[in-house]
Amino acid sequence: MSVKIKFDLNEGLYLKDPQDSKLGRKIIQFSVIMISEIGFEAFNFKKIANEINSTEASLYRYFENKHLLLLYLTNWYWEWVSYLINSNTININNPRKKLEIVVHSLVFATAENSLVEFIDESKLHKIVVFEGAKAYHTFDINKENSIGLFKSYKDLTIIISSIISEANPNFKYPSALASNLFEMTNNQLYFAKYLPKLTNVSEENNLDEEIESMLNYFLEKLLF
Amino acid sequence: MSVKIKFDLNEGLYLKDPQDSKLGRKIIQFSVIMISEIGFEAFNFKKIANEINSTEASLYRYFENKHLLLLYLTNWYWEWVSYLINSNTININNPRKKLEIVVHSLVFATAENSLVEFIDESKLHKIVVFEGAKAYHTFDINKENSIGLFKSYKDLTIIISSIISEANPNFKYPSALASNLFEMTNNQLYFAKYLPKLTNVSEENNLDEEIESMLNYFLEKLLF
DNA sequence: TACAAATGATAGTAATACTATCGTAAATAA
DNA sequence: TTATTTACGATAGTATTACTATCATTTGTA
Repeated sequence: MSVKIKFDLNEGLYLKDPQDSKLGRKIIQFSVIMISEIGFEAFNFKKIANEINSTEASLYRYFENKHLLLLYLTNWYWEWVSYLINSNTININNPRKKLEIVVHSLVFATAENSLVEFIDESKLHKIVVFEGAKAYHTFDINKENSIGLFKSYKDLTIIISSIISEANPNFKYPSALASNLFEMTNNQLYFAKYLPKLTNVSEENNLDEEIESMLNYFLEKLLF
Repeated sequence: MSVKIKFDLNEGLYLKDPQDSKLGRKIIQFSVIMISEIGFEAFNFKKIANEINSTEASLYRYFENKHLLLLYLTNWYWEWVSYLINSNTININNPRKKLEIVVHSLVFATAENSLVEFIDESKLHKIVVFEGAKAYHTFDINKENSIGLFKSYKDLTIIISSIISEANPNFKYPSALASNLFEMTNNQLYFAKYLPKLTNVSEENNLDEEIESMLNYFLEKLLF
């Protein structure tokens, strides 16, 4: 038996829901693989169409452009992390412990069993670390925001910030800390890998675990 | 009398030093204006060439491509902030006060007298807030890093992290905090303006000052 | 079996990100 | 001042990108 979960992503992200068809799922699956391998700039609809024996025109029936495809994937990731946090904190009461789970979810972004068979979450995490900022640093930010294309990020921030407030109701900036925790995690993962002088963790010994304890150290100082 | 300062930016950033010629300085000046107005994606060499009555070919004699022009500007900004911090902390001994100056420099990024007449620092700051991440989230990161194109960011991180260590020698991650302080400042400025649900400061009352006190609050908790 | 919807095949277009060549203007050195 | 280098402008050209349009074919569904 397997439980299938489908995230309800904002309809403005796509022209036709890619989760609902074989081709759609293939687009998602291979765009995750391809973007994580060649990077977002080099990636385009022609390349992926060739890869999956489809055509550019068919892909444009699902996504208006490659920016929205990236934003779709990013939204999927935000939903995915929210799901991880929710399902792993459901029976936990201690807010300190909850925060550790938040950090763990942000750093590792994996589950025992993959949620959907067509998305490789660790490759998706790589994309978010590498290209994520591009998804919301866009000239159309106001228009896109007004139709709800960043809702999943806001929801994730709410989840994290309410745990922060639970841990320390007097902390003055829970939302800012929540979004910064997300951004800092990905930034420090990126820096450790590519610009190590900008951080204090090294790739030598288990990088992810080092970043995890660093984030917990920050939270400890900030909240307790 | 005016003191002219020229930043020594890495030679790999340009083909010909734009600070050394009239045309070069015009390229810098108007690219700052234009990118801050229409965004980096819509910006290209043809548009700016028209704007300054030059030609595409001439611009390509200064910069290999528009990515490197953005990286040049970003490096200039890193140097600029380093300069601000250094010149404003030079007679300060109290590390707590020094940190406040760091925060102030990051948030406001302005000086009484503009450093060079051809760069509008506040527009440049806008660019860094909006497009900065794109400058170092690039597929060629390793090659570019190996020839020193991010040196100014590393230098800035060193400056900030040594002040952090001065303030609290026991703090375990001074470099990570330094780079995060830079990133967080710009992110929170961006969020406050475009995705306000991701932060706790609002545009209503003096945004910059609110962010300044937020960052000081974070540092207070982390270091003291 | 029929019909609609989804996909594939193909073609085309405007814009982008350059590169190449050549002539002229401006700076500089003899 | 003149000669010579260097910088710049003018123009042309190319491969790629990011799409859009049209029509044929396949596939799923009633």
